[in-house]
Amino acid sequence: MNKSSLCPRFEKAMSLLSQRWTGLIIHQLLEGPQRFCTVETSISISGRVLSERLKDLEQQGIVIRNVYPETPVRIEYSLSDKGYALAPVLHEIENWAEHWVEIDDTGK
Amino acid sequence: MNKSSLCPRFEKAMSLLSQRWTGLIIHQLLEGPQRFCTVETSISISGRVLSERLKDLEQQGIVIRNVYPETPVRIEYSLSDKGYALAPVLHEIENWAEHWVEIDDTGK
DNA sequence: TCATTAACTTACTTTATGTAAGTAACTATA
DNA sequence: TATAGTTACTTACATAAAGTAAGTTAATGA
Repeated sequence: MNKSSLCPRFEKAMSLLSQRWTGLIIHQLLEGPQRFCTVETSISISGRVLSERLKDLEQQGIVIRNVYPETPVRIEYSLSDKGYALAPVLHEIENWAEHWVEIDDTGK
Repeated sequence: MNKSSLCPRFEKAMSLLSQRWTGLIIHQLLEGPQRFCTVETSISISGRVLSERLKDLEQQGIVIRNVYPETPVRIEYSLSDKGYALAPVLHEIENWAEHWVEIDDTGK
């Protein structure tokens, strides 16, 4: 009654990457470690969801959370090796977008 | 107040690909033209959403809808060039999944 | 006329996301 | 000592997206 041939690893990867914001968060962190508010404003995600996503991604070993007990406390999020390994995926998307995506002025 | 550097084409591509099911639908159609019910059962998506997605993808020139007036009518969905151009993206995801995704027995 | 089949729609429920205000922990300033 | 500022979150509530299941349409064969 369920799907036939789908590789469960691939399926899991897809369900991760097809969550809203996940790809953009990783793309953002590819530029280097960043704090919560930086990511929040650079991709205009809501704090509620960003918090949720970072927790997920940390739990899956894709994102690493570093705490610097300065004043006020500084927390930086960065990518693990597993996270950096997603760079080719993002680059292929960029590549496709360059070649095939048109921008319509009618807003989004 | 909005994001800074995000390329609008990339952003559009991401908002497409980070919709639930979109990636799996395209992955499925990479195997060749298929009818509605085939896609529906092979990725276990609800008909309501599949119908919605196929309409979207058709409108964006990624999917092509072909009608064969047989009995009962046969409708096949296939990928356009723009759609096939997404193959490298899906392959990179498969590649990443093979190397980095572990399957936990605790269900999904 | 009734049943069958595929491709959708529609109505309704559940889940995910957005918005905005609130909290915790710390420090600099009055 | 009290007040306000800073960052990283939470919480409560509203809206949007997705799931479920039943219904519709169109063509044909029994």
